[in-house]
Amino acid sequence: MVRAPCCEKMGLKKGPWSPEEDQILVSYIHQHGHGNWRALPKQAGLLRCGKSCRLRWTNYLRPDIKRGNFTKQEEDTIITLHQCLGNRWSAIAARLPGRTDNEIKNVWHTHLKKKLKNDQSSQDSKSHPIVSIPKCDTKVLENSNLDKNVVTSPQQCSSEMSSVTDSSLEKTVIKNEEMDYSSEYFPQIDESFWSEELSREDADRQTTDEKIQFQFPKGVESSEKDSRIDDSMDFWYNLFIRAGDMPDLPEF
DNA sequence: AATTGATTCAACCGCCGAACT
DNA sequence: AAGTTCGGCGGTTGAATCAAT
Repeated sequence: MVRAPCCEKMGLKKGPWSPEEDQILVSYIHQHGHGNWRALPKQAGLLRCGKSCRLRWTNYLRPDIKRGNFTKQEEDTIITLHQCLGNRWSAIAARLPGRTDNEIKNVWHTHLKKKLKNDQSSQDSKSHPIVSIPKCDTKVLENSNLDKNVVTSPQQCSSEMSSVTDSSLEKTVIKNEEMDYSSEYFPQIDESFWSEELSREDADRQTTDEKIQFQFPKGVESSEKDSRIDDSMDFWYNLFIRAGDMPDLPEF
């Protein structure tokens, strides 16, 4: 099935938004909300496609958008999350309140990528990784059904992060040589987990309520699942929150 | 002051998956 | 079950701005 581009319909305006258009969109959404983006421009009297309206609202007009330069802490947070999540800008944005995926993507491409490259080259002689997580058997990953772009288990994250060096993040995020980080041990977490902002308490409650979908290898006793889930949750909690020293993150 | 090349960032495009018909 | 609609995502573009000459 091939779909025509949404703006192909004649008469729809493209390009930068005028202050008048912004005003119309904002006042309409304040009065009626945005139940149906496709129908919105017609009802609001805008010569725009719904997609353009949604983008303008989510990236610029939303009242909770934080404008201005990124702080050092925000930049560090992006770098850290990018090392683990890759180009999953929306997932990164979900952990930076007031920042949009588009903004983060722009900052990454214009500032952080260069910064990381410079820092990395200056650190090459020292060559010590910021993360000291034991690597797992890479064959396990290669043979798994994991989406290469989706981090669903600690060992996948660690195998990517352990090769990264950055002076601004010169710290050990987590180190526990005794832990078993193999995918045989850790359950995989349902991807929807990453799109939600959870507090530690929420995460614990959801774990016990089995609202987060954990996938275990076959043959794992149900009595053992709880402790494995606990270890897994501790891993992510330590990685992103405690050891990351990221006070600007939403309150977990 | 004029020109040119580099950088920034708002906006668009195409694709995908979920929901709906 | 198949087709359609819709919202959301990541990649890319190009106009505006800045810096260097």
